Amino acid sequence: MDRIQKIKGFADIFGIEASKFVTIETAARTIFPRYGFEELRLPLLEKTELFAKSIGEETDVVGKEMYTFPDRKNRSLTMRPEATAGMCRAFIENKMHKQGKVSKLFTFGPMFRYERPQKGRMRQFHQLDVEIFAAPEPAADAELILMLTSFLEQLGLKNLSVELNSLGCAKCRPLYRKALVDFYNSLATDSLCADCSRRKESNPLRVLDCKVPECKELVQNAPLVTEHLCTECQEHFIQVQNILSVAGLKYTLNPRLVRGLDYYQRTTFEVVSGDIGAQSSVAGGGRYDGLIKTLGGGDICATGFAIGMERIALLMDELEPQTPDFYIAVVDDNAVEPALLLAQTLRAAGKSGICDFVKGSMKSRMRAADKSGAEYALILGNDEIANNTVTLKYMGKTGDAQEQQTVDRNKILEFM
RNA sequence: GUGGGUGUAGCUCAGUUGGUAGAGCACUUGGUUGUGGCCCAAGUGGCCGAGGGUUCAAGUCCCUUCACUCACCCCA
Repeated sequence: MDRIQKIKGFADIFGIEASKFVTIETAARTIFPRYGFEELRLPLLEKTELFAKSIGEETDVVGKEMYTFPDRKNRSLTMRPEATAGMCRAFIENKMHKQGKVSKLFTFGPMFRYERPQKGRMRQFHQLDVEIFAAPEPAADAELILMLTSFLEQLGLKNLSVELNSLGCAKCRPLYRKALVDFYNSLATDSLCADCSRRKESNPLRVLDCKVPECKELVQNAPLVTEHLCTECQEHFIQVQNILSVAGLKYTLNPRLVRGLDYYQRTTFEVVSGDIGAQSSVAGGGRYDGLIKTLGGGDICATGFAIGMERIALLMDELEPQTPDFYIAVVDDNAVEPALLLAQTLRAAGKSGICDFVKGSMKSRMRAADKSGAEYALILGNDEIANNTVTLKYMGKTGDAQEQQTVDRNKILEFM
């Protein structure tokens, strides 16, 4: 009989990997609130149009990567491919906007994209997502970047680089876009790679990012966004940079940094690692001032970022596994029950430990105690049952100091 | 969606010109009375990813398929 196996690109996360996720989530819940962020828990399923409207019909994510299917009443639903759209929807729907007040929210959990899996890229993957609503100031962008880098640092990640760019606004971006398309059209036909000639109209910014050497070469002379920003955008961008510099953050300006989702405007940034393979982007985000309005909310601006949890897990040091305080070795049949009760009282007192469910030979039980990594082995057999005692042995590596004593079972805690 | 690589014991991998499977680690049990780690011994454990073909004979050769993996693409 064929065994049922998990579907491609979906993972069971357990052991060390699971504890890394817990560490990341705990750090988020500790650090983000220090900046005034509150946690928001979002549904995994949304109406398809939410993503179509926000991310953009023409993007790869919406065009070919979404898990979309009809429900029983034939409504089109989609497993969220990212969190920002849902955050905006929730923000609008729950009327979270308060006049003149900034809202800071974060969430985390699984996202779904139908892509070919590879290192750092799963079909179900996990993101930490952070958004600030109603703060147009460059300081909001800067604070986000500072919080992000400090968060990653506190998780022990090293050798990361921050790349920064501005994509302009609804006013100046179309002009830049046109300048780019004009530039591509001025090139000899077929000089760009197949992918690029396909996307030079649909997503001209992406061409700047192409890895094909010939394209890279040609694109050297392409017009840069930063040269086409309107004065407002330029001013905004400069202020973001100023704050980051004052804060002492090292970053690289990358005028070719492009975001794949349509809603980004002005500030965009990415945190990149050279140590995790081709999917090197660990976190990314930026400003998306028009999105709330597109989704039927007020004229409220927004900025945010997302962190790829699997990707930072790849960069985290292995965590020391937790070892128990005790292991109760049961040496005679009638000791099983007392052993379980003893374990319960120890746990009630805050100790952690494992207890045999059946009796075994002394040797095998001591081996098990050793393997468990427990600090103490508690031996329970006929002798101990008769005298209401327990034998307590320290399992440390101090070879010859055979620390062992038989003590009153009710007073065991005094010896541990 | 396109390429490349890999599927043999729980894990990491050997397997020679085709002759019905091996190592290390792990696991279990021992090395006399109720004491772990080190050492020694024995033992458990494999439809050699699946299906078909060639052959007296296939882990090994051929075809198909599935899975995993890396990269393109895309993105966090």
